[in-house]
Amino acid sequence: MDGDRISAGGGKVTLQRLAVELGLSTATVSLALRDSPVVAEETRLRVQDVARARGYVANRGAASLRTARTNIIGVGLHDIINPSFTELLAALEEALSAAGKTVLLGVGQEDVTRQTRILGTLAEYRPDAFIVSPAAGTGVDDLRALAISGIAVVQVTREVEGSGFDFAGSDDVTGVSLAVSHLVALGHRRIAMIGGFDAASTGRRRLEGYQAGLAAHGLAYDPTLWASGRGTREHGRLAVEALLRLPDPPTAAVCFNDLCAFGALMGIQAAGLTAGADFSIVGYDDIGEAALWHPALTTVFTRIPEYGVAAAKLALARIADPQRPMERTVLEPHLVVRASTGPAKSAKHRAG
Amino acid sequence: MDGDRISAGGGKVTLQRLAVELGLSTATVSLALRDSPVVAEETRLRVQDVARARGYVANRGAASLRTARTNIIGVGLHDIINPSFTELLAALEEALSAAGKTVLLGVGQEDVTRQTRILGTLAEYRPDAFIVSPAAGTGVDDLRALAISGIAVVQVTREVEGSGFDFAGSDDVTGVSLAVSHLVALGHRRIAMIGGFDAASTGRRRLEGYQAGLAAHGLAYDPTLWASGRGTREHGRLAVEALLRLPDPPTAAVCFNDLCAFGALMGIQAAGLTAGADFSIVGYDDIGEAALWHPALTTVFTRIPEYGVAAAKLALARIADPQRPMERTVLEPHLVVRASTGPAKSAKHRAG
DNA sequence: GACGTGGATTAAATCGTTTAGCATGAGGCT
DNA sequence: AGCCTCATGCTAAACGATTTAATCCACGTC
Repeated sequence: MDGDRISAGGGKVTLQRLAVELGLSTATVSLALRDSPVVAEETRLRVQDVARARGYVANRGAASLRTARTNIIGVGLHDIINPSFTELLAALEEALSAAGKTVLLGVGQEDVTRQTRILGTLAEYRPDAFIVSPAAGTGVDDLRALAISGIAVVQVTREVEGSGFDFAGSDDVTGVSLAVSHLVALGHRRIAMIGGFDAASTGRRRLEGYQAGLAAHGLAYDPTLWASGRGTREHGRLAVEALLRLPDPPTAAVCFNDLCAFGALMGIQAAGLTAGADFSIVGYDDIGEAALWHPALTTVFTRIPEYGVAAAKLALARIADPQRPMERTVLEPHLVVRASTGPAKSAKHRAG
Repeated sequence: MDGDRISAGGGKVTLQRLAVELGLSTATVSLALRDSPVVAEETRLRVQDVARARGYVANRGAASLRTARTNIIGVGLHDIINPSFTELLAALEEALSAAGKTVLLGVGQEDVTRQTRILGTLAEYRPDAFIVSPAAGTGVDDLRALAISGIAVVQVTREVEGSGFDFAGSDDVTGVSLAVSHLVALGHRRIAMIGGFDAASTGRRRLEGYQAGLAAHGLAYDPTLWASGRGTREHGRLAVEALLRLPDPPTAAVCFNDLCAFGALMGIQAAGLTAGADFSIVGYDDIGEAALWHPALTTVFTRIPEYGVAAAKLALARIADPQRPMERTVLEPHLVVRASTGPAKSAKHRAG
């Protein structure tokens, strides 16, 4: 009933097939489908109608072979359960998909070997760019290897110093020192830092911010108050418990990230103390969950969604012009005061 | 110093180039790289050495053109900020990448139109399979369109009834009725349901579980106690506040998911009540955050990581054999009792 | 009627791989 | 010597699109 022109027609529907059916060349069909001005209006409409009726779906793999452009962006993160990376991924996906790009996802799990394998696989799909938050310990050469076939590389959140690739992230030194200043203003003098490790740029910078914050108020840096480690709930909890057992325990802590801080809040509660009153905690990132904790977490908003979008923009710009000078987008973080911090109790104030 | 054989050599390194350099045909090189037994051991090693030295990276797009296999799996979710979907995505990614597949990600944002566009774009990359959690309101035809060019389709979490595609998820009817029974056992008689809507299979099933749970204990279903809506923190909070304002308020609620439940916990606290003592809340999914709330959330563990892996397996199986009979993997959920539920206060017990 | 003009279409090359089928040559066997 | 087999490698044809340069054709102009 619905015409013989739109018959079932067996196999896959390709440009070839459409061309034959329309009595045109593949060249014309290809141009018509992409709204080229050189093909006559009438022809264009006819082609597009038939393509739609036939359920034609372009094979972008084939097209990419010719055009050397895939519209794929390889995104390499080391963790996606951590909500801060989830929020980043969501921002990246949205910005890229709005620009007609599609995300090919690889998760490296904070392991350079695995990361190398995963990114190597992604590279086989010839993404137009990589957006990477490199695993701790990633070297300049690991990243260079990605760029070897002319793929743009953008770093996000973390960076490999001296790699020379674009970067979008937050000013971690300033961020953590804001946190420290807040605690000092509340009267705290023994302030710990929980989480962070040397192999990641974020670890180094946040430690630097911690030290800078202390120094700015004339406080000495005491290495026993730095509970180095990964940014997990587990580490946060264990670390705060260890700190509380010290002979001269701190009264407050800044954390490497919010996850750590949540763990610390749990540890404090488990020790029978009340966060905000007995011990102050500042998180880092301000993920969605932070506002919902009990007590709500005082933290530093690093503007993850914004720098996610910035990273996407950097990638698009570099794809458009591979020769452009290296660019760094570093956002200024904001302190968000909630209920997990409060005035220092009248603990004995040590000199220094 | 390191030999003239490994010279810089300009442009992209392709099979062609390797073949020329080696004095072999592309056929031999291709076979050698894939460890085909028809090429001599010695040749194979020589080829692989040179390939490595040259930094050869196969172009999988080109290969796929020939083999009609991309090793890409299109994953379409409607939300990735929601931790339950993040956990799902992580499980999918891990299982697929272990099987040599790569995830091409699309986020539909609970909007059928957008979902159609996104999945259409993914389809252009000719994934070997789609794993989809369809947006509410998705019809059988929307899904069929995906399968049209022979791409395997697997549904996860949610399903479009009657679509005939494989499915992996949790038994929602049983799950919610477990939650209801738990509350009944604690003495609750007026039990609300927060969240869920008719356009998603999960919404229908969980409502059904709620009703079945009530019926199993001879309790009547009261439509004013179903606060239909999306599974968000916002909805959970508003819903519980509305329920508390009812002339004859409930003493407990089961929720569509954990996010809803978190919102409800906030609402209860904001109303000056204590969850677990004054009002009981049961969540759904048991995402990581659930154990950390204050009070820790009683919830139903739907085994998301397990059915994520199951979905990946179904996809791989269907790729291997497109003719195999449709399969549904439906896991039995477990109740996880924590602190957000407790005995009903001696409120007036209504008959019925 | 020759010729230029310009709009519409097409032929053919190309991208980088895979694979069916064929070619070659060295032994082994009768 | 003649024939077969086996191991190895090669030729050439796909796969499905894009793009450049060429062709075709109708029309107006002088």
